[in-house]
Amino acid sequence: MVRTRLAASPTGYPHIGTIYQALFNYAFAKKHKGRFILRIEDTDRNRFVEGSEEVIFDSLKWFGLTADEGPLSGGEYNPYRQSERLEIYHKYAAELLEKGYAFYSYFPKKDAGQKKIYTSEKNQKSTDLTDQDRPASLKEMIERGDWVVRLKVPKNEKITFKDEIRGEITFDTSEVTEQVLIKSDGFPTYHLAVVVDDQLMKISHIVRAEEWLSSTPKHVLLYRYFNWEMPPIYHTATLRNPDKSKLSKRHGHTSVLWFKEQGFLPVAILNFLALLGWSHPEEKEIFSLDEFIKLFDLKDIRPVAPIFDLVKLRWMNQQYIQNSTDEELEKLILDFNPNAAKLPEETLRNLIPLLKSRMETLSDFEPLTEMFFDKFEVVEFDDTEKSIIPELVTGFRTVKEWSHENIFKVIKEIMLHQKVRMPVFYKLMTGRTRGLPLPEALEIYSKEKSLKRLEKINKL
RNA sequence: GGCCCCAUCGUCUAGCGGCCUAGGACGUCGGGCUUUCAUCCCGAAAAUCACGGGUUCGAUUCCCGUUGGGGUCACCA
Repeated sequence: MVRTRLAASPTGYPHIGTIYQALFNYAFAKKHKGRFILRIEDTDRNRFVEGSEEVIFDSLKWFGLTADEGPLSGGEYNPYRQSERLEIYHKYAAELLEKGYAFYSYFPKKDAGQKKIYTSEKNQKSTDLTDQDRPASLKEMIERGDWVVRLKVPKNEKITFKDEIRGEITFDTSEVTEQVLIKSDGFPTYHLAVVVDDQLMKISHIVRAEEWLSSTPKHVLLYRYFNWEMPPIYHTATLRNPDKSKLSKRHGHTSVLWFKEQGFLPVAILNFLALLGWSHPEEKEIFSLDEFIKLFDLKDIRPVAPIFDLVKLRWMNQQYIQNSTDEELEKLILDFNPNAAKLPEETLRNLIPLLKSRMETLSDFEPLTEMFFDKFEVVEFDDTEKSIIPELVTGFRTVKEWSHENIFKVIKEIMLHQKVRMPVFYKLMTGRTRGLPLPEALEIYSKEKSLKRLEKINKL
């Protein structure tokens, strides 16, 4: 049975890269009628952000990538929150300790520095500082507060493992640090927790981001020490900023929240993400999640780190908006923009077809419909523009049936003999020079309001 | 800096030894449609397949090196 997992840490709003991982894991599990597991990796109490767990659940739900097992739905391998599995890690740490695959290490908290800067040729390596006064048990270690459990690393050995996307990769053990496995507060580090949980939760395929590649030897060692078999492992390329650095807040938008607030559709984002490192066999650009699940295979993922191109995402989002039914788009707009509900139902409904091909994101609704909220940009009109107003007023007054065809007739007539173009009318009526098709918009806007508008600007 | 990974148009990519004088998509530019803006349709420019060696009858495709980019080297994940 295929069982994949998403390891998410509750440190804030989910990163779009987390969704990228979720997509591959989800799709592969679904393709093989397997299960997709969500595990909350909350072993760092310093970085924990209140409420972010809920936001992870909500985000996955928003994308339609809900987990079959996880803290929310539970499952056979409860609990799915690492902070609730401490005894389990202690048990396995004790086993390592006992077998001599791990050791207590004195390491005062003040020395647990931040990331070092490696500019010199000196290759820093953490070592056991002292052998004296080792704690007798994990319990005692935690009480003392200045000791940790570290991984024992063999000397002068090559560790080779197979990354299913890149092939065999070899590290020398001199490159592998004696990683802390249990912190002084008794919490495990990622390295211990992930190996233990993947094993216990019977994860069949590990799909994770490339930044884990360098620490995989540690995990290989743990699998060996426990005498477990490591599942096939896939390291997907990391998403990048336009400057090619790892996708980060500093250079781009990473938060799922941002994409939501911008009015991107989850289906469009997923479609876009799917095309990063993978391609449709028929080179199709637009396809559904179901189609992706059917065609996707982990072995087809490419190792190249792609740049996250917002421009293409916008295009894709536009395509999805355009392909929505009127009802769907109406609901999307209503959900996205509470103001939309202030419009008469009929007005909104009539507006939808006009909006469809003009919206890239849902946030485009507002600028496109300003006039319907009686918001006009303050503009000045020149003499030719002003001179048209009276003619337009009389023209509009004569229109019996207020339809866009008739409205256009009036406009066209003036256009012909005054030698003006459409943008002039556009500017007069809306204050802008571009937007929805004018006659259609005015038809929805109503004759009364149109005349009122003209009256008003005539006084300017 | 050590180690590891990666390398086809600006970007996402197809290509898995001959079909490639390299295909598609976004973007860009030009044109058509037209009632502004879009949508839609057509067309163009855009990659000496990073560079240099091999292997081969034949390399974008295989191997090695160089260069460039990225990741990693925390009691963070």
